Amino acid sequence: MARRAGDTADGRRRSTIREVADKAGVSVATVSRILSGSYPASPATRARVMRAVKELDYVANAHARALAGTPSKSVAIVLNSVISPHYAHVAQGVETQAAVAGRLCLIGTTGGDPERELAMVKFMREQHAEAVILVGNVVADDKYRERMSQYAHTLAAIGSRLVLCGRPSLGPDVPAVVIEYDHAGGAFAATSHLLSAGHRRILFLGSRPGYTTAEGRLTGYRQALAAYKVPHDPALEVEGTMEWQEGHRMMKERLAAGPRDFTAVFAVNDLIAGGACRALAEQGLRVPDDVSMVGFDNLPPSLDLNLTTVHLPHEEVGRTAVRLALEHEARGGAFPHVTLGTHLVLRDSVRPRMQ
Amino acid sequence: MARRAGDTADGRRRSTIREVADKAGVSVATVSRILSGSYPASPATRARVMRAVKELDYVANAHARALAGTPSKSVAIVLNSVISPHYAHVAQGVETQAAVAGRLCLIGTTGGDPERELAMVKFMREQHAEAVILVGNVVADDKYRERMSQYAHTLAAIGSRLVLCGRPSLGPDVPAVVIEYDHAGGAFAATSHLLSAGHRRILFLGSRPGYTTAEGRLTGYRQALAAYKVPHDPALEVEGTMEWQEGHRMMKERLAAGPRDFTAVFAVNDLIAGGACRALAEQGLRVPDDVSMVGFDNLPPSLDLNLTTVHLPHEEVGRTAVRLALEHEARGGAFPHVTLGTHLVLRDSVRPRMQ
DNA sequence: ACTTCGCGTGCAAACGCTTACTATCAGGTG
DNA sequence: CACCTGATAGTAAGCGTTTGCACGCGAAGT
Repeated sequence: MARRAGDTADGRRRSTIREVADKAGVSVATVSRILSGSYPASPATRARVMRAVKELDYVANAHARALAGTPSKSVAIVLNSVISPHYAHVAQGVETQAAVAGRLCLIGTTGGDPERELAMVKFMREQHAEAVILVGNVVADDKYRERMSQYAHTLAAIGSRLVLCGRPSLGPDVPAVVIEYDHAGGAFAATSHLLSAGHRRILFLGSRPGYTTAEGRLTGYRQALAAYKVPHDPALEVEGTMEWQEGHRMMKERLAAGPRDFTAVFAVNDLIAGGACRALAEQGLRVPDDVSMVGFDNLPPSLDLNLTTVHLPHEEVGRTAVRLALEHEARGGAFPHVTLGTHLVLRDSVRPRMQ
Repeated sequence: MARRAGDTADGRRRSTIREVADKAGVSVATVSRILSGSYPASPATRARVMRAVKELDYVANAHARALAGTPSKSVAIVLNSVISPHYAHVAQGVETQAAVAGRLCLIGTTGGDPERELAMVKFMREQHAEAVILVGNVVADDKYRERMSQYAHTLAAIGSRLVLCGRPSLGPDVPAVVIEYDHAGGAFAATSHLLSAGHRRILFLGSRPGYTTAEGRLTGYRQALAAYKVPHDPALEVEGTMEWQEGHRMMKERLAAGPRDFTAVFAVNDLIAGGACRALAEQGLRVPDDVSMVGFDNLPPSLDLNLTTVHLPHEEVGRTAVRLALEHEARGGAFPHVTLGTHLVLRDSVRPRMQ
C-alpha cells in the first residue's frame, strides 16, 4: 500500500490540475490557460473550471509551475539579524520594493557568521532567486572574498544578481551591484556640528578596525578634526562593537578609568549612543547639560534619546537594491555602484561648550 | 532560434544534472545518488562526478527536486512589519528555530492589511510551506475569519499547519495552533506595582477596542484596580495605536487639555512609553521624579528609558511556533493552544507617590 | 455551396530531478 | 563449472505544470 508522493499522514492530498480538469470535463491545458488569466476561453467553460477549482480547493503547485517555465519570481535578502533596527529597516525596504515588483521576499539571517552567509547564498541560488542582497559587514578574509566572488560570477551566469549593501565591493571585475552609504560624509557633518559648538575633546565611541562601517565613520570624524585644526588624540577613540551593551560598557569603563577628559561624544551609531547615555546617567551626568552627544543612523532610539544624529536612508537602501537588481537586464548588464547620501538631523543633545 | 527555458539573456544557462552526468561519463541516476549523499558509490566514480560538478558549477534545481519528491522544507512567517521590534524579535525566534530544524524561513509582510495577509497565506500555500505562522493583530471581521478558517482547513488537509501567534483563536473547530501571551497577567502585575507604590490615578495609554493585545492589557489594568479597590475612571483610558508617535500625541494632548490628573502611567507598550516620556519631557516633567511609568514588552526602548516594564518572551514565541507546528505530526494531530507567561522587569521609572 | 478564417480546445512534449526496478560484473560456493 | 550474491550503475517512469502545434467547427467571404 504505497503512498503516493504528496499524500499526507491523514490520507488527504493536494489536488492537482488534472483533477480539476476531470471534474470540469475539460483538458488540463484548458484549466492551465484559464487559470493563468490571459486567455480567451468561453464563459461557460471558464465558469465550470472555476467551480471545480473552488470545490476541490485547488492551489497550483509553485514548484511544478517553476519547473515548467514560469519562473516564480523572488528576491532574497541575507542579513546578520533581523532584530537590529538598521537591518530591519533595510529589509523593510526590500520587502516593499519586492512587493511592488510582484516578487516574494526570502529573508535569511546568518548571525554574522561568514560560513553561514555563504551557505545562505548557495541556498538562494538553488531557489532561483532573481537577486541576492547581502547587507552589513562581515570579516572578509581572502578565502571568503574568493568564494563570494565566485558566487557572484555564477549568479551572474544564470541571470541573477548579487547586491552588496553597505559593504565594500569585492573588486572591479566582480559582477555585483554595490550600494554604499556616505559614512565619512555623515560623520564629518556630525563631528563638525560638535566642533562648531566649541567642543574640542570629542570621544569617538565604537571604532572597529576591519569593519568598513565603523572605519568610514571614524574617517569622517578625523577629517572634521583636521578641518578644524584640532589635534587628533588616539586616546579618544574607543573600540567596540555596535550594540547597546557595548556603548554602555565603553562609557562606563571610560568614566571609571579616571577624570572625564571629554566634553562631547560621537557614537558610531544610535544604539551605542543609548548605552552611553545610560552609563552617563548612572554617574549623574546628563545629556546635553553635562555632555553633548551625537549619534548615527537616525533609528528609533534617537527619538527616545532626543538625539542629534545622522540620517541614513535605510529603507531606501533596500528599495534601491531591489530596483537596481531587477532593472539590470533593462540596463544592458552594467553593474552600478551607487553611494547614498546622509544628512544631519538636529534634536536636542548638543550644547555649546561652556567657555 | 527559440531559446530554451532556463536560458538567460547573455546566452548562458544553469547547468543540469544531465550535463554533469555526461561530463563525468555516468548516468544521471548516479549523479543524483552521489549528490544526495547516502549512497555507496565507488570512490573513483564519486571523484569524477564531484569534479564535473565543480567544473560546471552545478547547482541543483530546488524546484525540480521538490517536484520529484524530496520536499524542500520551509516555514513561512507573515507579519505586519519587520521594523516593529516585537515582530522582529518573533521573526528572529522563528528564523532561529527554523534553521535548527533545517528549514528555510520565508518572511512576508502585510502592512496590517487583511487582504494582503490573505494573499500572503495563499502564496505560502503554493510554496508548500510546512507551516504558516501569523503574528499580530488584524481587525477581524466575519468575512475575514471565514476565509482564514477555510485556509486553515485546506492547509491542514495538505499536511501544513497554520499557527496563530498573539491573536485569538478562530474557533474550536479550526485546525490551527494557537500561541498567546498572558497580556492580562502582565498588565495586572505592572498596574499592581504602581498601585502598591501608592499611585491611584494611573493613566492607561493605548486602549484600542477590537485589538486583542490592547484589550488584554486593559483587562489586566482594570482587574488590578479592582483588586486594590480603586474606582475605575474611564477618563483615564486613552485610545491610540501602538506606535511611538501615538504615545507622544496622546500624552501631549492630555497635558494640553488641562491640569495633570494622574501620577502614573501604564503604557500599553514600550514604544508608547517612549513617546509619552518625550511629551512629558517637553513639558518639563521627568520620569520617574514627577510621573511614574511602566511599559510593556521589554524591548530595546525600555533600556534607553530605563523603564520598568513587562517582559514578553518574544523570541520564544517564534521558536515555540515553529516547534509546535513541526512536531505536529509526531504528536498525532492535536492542535495545541498554549499561553506563554510574562513577568515584571524592574528598572527605574517608578517612585512611591508623594503623600 | 465551398473555401477561409479564427476561436476554443485538446494532445503531448518538455522542465530537471528522484527512485523503483533492472542489468552487469566480480568473486565466492557447492 | 553452473549458480548465487552483493556491489555498482543504468533505464525509465513519474512529479504537476506550461505551451507549441494541431484539430474541429461555426461564421464570414466569394
